[in-house]
Amino acid sequence: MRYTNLFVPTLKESPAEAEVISHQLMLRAGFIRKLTSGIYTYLPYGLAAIRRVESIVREEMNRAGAQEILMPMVQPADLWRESGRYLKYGPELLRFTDRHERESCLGPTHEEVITDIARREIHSYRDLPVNLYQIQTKFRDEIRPRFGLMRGREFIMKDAYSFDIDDKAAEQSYRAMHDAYTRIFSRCGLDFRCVEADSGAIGGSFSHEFMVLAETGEDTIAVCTACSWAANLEKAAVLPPRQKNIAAMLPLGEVETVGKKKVATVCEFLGIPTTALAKTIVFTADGVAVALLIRADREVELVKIKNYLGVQELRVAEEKEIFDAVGVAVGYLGPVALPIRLLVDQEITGMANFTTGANRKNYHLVNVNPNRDVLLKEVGDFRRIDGDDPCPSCGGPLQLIQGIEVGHIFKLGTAYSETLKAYYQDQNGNEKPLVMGCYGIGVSRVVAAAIEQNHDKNGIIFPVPLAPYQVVVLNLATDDDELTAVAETIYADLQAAGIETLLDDRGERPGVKFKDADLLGFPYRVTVGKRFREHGMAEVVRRRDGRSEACAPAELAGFLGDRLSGGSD
RNA sequence: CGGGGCGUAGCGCAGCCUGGUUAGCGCGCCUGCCUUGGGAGCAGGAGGUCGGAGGUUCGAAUCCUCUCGCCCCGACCA
Repeated sequence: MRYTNLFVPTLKESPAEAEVISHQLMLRAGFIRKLTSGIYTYLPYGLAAIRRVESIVREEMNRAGAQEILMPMVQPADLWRESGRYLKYGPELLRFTDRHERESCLGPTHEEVITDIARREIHSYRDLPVNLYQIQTKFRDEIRPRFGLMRGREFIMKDAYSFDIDDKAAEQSYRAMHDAYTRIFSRCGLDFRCVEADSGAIGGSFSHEFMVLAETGEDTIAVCTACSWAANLEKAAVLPPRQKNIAAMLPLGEVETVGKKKVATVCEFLGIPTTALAKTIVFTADGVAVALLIRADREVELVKIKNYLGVQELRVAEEKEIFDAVGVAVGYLGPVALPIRLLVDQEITGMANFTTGANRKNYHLVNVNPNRDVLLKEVGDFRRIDGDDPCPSCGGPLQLIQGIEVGHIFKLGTAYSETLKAYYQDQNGNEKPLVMGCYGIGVSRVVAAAIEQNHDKNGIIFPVPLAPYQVVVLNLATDDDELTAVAETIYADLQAAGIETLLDDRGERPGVKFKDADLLGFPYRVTVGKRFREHGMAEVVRRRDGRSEACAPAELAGFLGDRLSGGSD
């Protein structure tokens, strides 16, 4: 491709709306332009990068035995009603009616449609296993789109769905996808981790997320530095307390704590560490008030509580709701004689003589002891794991790092096949539900994540497999016939050698070309300018580290071919 | 939806508080000259319903009301 024919509107300055580096660079490098909030046009260069990711995804999905299909984006509401998700999915699902007043929605995901296909077309164990995937634009009416392609409302996703005869076979399919994903992200040149994850709204029995490590990641993951364990923070299991506080139980007492409502002020007032205080937090779980007792310095993990309770909606209750349910003002809540359901974080079982609210305004209880003063009926793991906690798998030290979720695989089981009645007949003629799995990759997000992970102050540093062009040839003397001929020959040679090359044949000054080359992130840059006339060698510079080498034009194709296939980039 | 902020040329911004001729600056764009190894220089030029509607006023980018859009912080997710 010639630069003069390429539509890449680059920007010197980054638009004010861009917060994170990948968004800034994608705007500056002419990848995308925004149409409206969370919705972007992919310009040629950005699309080319997306296509690179897509082709890696396709190759690996096909290699893993999956077959590509393409499902409709517009879907009938009735199908979503049938699965129960028309109501459950919430406002993220964009609903509308067509000219015949038929209710419809834009597909945020395709479990319903694929299960509909499956129930119509798969009838026998002989048809199984099947794994179907598509690469398609999804629409989710996100509450808050942000960071450009990182969290758009429209985004390109690869989603795959597997169908098996039983759990065991489904786990094999799951494993195959896990391996395919590992290959995909490795081939993209990304630094990533596969972590245990919450299966969330899609439902299902277990799942893993693939996280690209980057400081701007919206998720935090816990990684063991000693073994291979890693998990999303919201999922990471906390080990039960190692040792019990075996101090003799002191008599329960009530102390006046007028106006002391916050953990910090109560502890300061009573002269105790926050680890000796237990806070009582009230939640509204599908409209019902539920309390949690947890050590005061700990963070509550809402997802764990939500999963334990099996509710749809869980949020911290508002002050009025709390007062209505408990009859006590926030700040003096406690577990003793609490009139609502009480969950207890497991850590409490190891504590003795701790302080809590007294369920009476301006009073706290001291020397509260489990079982003597509070019956611990529902004990569980409800707190968020901490960087100081031991690895739940091996006990080793943990590290908390930020990640961008680029892939998520779920073992769905029979949740959808049963509600949508997708059955097959086994060898004995028995009707059984298909056992499903689903597997997503945020294709457009992968490009954003790759840039987050691969850039410097001058611009993008594309990993070779994702680069739209592996090499840019800069002709610095477009008005010089001799040098232009050299650049043209190099360009032709590289193309003939199968290397995707961009020839910068613009009449711009050298500085402009260098800056654009850096910004656009070509892995290798070949420069033909007046220095060429001095020694007859073209300059080859590697973007990642700026390493410069000289090479005779005739040898360039082989020279670059070696480096590009060497995998050192 | 709650909280915070911003809408002035393609992009980045100033002007607004304290209303007053023709609304400015940098970058980009067009023409010419010049220059050609890190976003050059000179000269000339195009480009604006100051987000929109209403109001106050002799007079509104500026003050008031409403409205739309966008960005950032919280609950969702690839």
